[in-house]
Amino acid sequence: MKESRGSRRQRNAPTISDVARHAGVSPMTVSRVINAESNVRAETRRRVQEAIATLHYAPSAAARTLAGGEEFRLGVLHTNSSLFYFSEFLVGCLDQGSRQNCTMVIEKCEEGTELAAIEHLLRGRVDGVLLPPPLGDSATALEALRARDVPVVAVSTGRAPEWALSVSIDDRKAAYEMTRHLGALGHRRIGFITGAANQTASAERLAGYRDALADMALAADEELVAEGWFTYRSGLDAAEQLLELAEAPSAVFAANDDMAAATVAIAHRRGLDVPGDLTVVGFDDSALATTIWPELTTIRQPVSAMARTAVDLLAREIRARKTSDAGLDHPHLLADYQLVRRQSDAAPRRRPNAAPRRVQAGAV
Amino acid sequence: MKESRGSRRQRNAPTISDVARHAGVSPMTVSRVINAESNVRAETRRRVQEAIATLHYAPSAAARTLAGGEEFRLGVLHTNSSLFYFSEFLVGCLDQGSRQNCTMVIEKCEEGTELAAIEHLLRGRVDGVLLPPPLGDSATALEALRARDVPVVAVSTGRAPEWALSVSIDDRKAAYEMTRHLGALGHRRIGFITGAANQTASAERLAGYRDALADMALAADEELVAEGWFTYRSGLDAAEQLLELAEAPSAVFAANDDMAAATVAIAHRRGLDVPGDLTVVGFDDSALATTIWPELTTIRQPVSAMARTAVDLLAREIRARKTSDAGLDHPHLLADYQLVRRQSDAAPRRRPNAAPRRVQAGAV
DNA sequence: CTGAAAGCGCTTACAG
DNA sequence: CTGAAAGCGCTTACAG
Repeated sequence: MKESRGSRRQRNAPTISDVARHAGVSPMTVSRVINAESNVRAETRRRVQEAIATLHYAPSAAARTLAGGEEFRLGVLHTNSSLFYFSEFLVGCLDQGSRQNCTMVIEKCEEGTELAAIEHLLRGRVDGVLLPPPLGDSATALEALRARDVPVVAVSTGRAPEWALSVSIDDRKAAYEMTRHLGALGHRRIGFITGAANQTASAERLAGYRDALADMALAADEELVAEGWFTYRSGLDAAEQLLELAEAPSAVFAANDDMAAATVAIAHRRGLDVPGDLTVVGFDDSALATTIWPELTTIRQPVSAMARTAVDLLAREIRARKTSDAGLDHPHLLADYQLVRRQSDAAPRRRPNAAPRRVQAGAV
Repeated sequence: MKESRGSRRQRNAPTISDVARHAGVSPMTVSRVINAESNVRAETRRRVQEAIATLHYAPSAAARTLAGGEEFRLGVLHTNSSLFYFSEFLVGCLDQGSRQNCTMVIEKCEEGTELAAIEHLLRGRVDGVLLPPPLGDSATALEALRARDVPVVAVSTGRAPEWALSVSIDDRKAAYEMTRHLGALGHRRIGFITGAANQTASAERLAGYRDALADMALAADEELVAEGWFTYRSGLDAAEQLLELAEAPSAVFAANDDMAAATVAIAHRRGLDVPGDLTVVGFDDSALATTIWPELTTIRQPVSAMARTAVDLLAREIRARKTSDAGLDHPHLLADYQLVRRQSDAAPRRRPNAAPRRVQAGAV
């Protein structure tokens, strides 16, 4: 029943050698793949990653520390970000952190207490700091961190400071695509609900919407743009405002899913069918997008993958600084987004003129 | 600036060999002293301890785990649980896991693929398995795990199998309290939307609702109970059904927040104000509860704390089995829940008779 | 781009 | 009661 006699093997976990054997390479190569070192052939890397996946391999933190001795502490500063976003973000951080032997130190701050929170984090000796929204746009936080010369990654900001690291999607391009999608469906009056003014991603998304309108030669009335600040509450008011317009839009593009969900609620309150009478699309693909009905067509932002990348980037930067190498090659990373089509969009009921495009079977 | 040539030594900390040399014994003897083993002569022990003190020696945790080897792998099997629940659950698992040197292996299954998923997990050599809802109630999964003699913790089930470990809240008592709360507000006709029939927590919550109705001597018409299965979609239908009743309820208690949110949506669609015209309360306190408007009064289930406890429990069990100690003392833990009052409940518009109770300032 | 060797600091399993 | 040997799972430093 027990182990064979001599074996010291206590745990059942697969080791780096198991993976190596499985992939037909040396342990050293596996080590390189785990640590995301660049000098491994793509094909080899793929084989190793496959072996890792099928074996459910996870490196032993103990062995890594003992052997390499590299062990970072990364701070995550956050403040009332959407719970949807933040939990996905955290899962990514924790996951990558355990892979790279980074301990994550979570610190929450309120509006105005950023400085104290940063102070606390630094006293706890973190080697770098992650800034999920909206902190990546906070001048206060950014300044303070820069003054202390601490490596920083801003995640999901529209425009990251030059000196910091960042991981984002191309918000402008994504919003552009979504708006074009709406146009292709046959919509001529497309409303937009903006995000919070203090986040650079908001401006990017708005710009993308405007670019598309211009390219499609559609009306860009100012009244078609309603101000929101990313919360469900603000979406309620903004949607109300848009639907009360003399010439109401046939489609509303909200800068995030919370506000899109609010728009659906307002439409329902007014007896409008979505998407029959009104098309509503969001942005982020948060859990909310697939919880409500109809499920939201939206832009998928791969939050946890971005978080993983952010941790990786930060660890590299810290390492680079230690060896006083030059800085990183690509400090500003762009992650892939995706337009995911679900049940909340359709061609407008009465298409003005325009040739009929792909008309979708009405949902609900 | 760099290390001296040959040395791999990164830290400056004294090692067990330094102590041994200093005390004039072998490292093995030092190890014995550190671990308080009995078979060391008093005089030898004294010398070692002195060396430890003067060198400020502290054993390396990493080396000990590596050599001694307590490091578990815990599997998390999940299947379309609410994203809200699952991400909070995962955060708790990961956090506690890193504290206790447990690696979490996540495996997703679909309806019908439980067995294959378990097979895969075991091939991945996990030492124990966590079962978040609805898997803690899956006979298939439970049987398979039991047959393989793998330690299991079921989380958030209404009734865990005797042989397994479990962490839950008292669903029945919580539902009872919520229903009493509604009664205290002055509601006389209280509707209930059930959870999925295949989850034991659903029956518990329903039972709690009925207990309270009985204790308050309120009508327990069968028509007041509508069937849901925890999804927003099902909540939409159930709420519709309840509000179409000839004698509609003045309050609806949904067995989770998703369905409560759906009920709010239906109420709005019918021009009803919440909580002015209809009180709606939920269960779980998921992120959704504070996203929509009005924010939901609900039962807070401390999911991530429960996950932490579950990991801890499982680790103890695995350890106990290894040393073939007796099983754990308290294999079935009850976590504390909390009724959190927000904006979705109020006294009914026209209280039938009943003395007026604490009337709340109407929200929105 | 890939691998063989040595070693991180400790403990288990044996042998005296 | 004490010690010499081997090995935990990984990484660094070299070598090709």
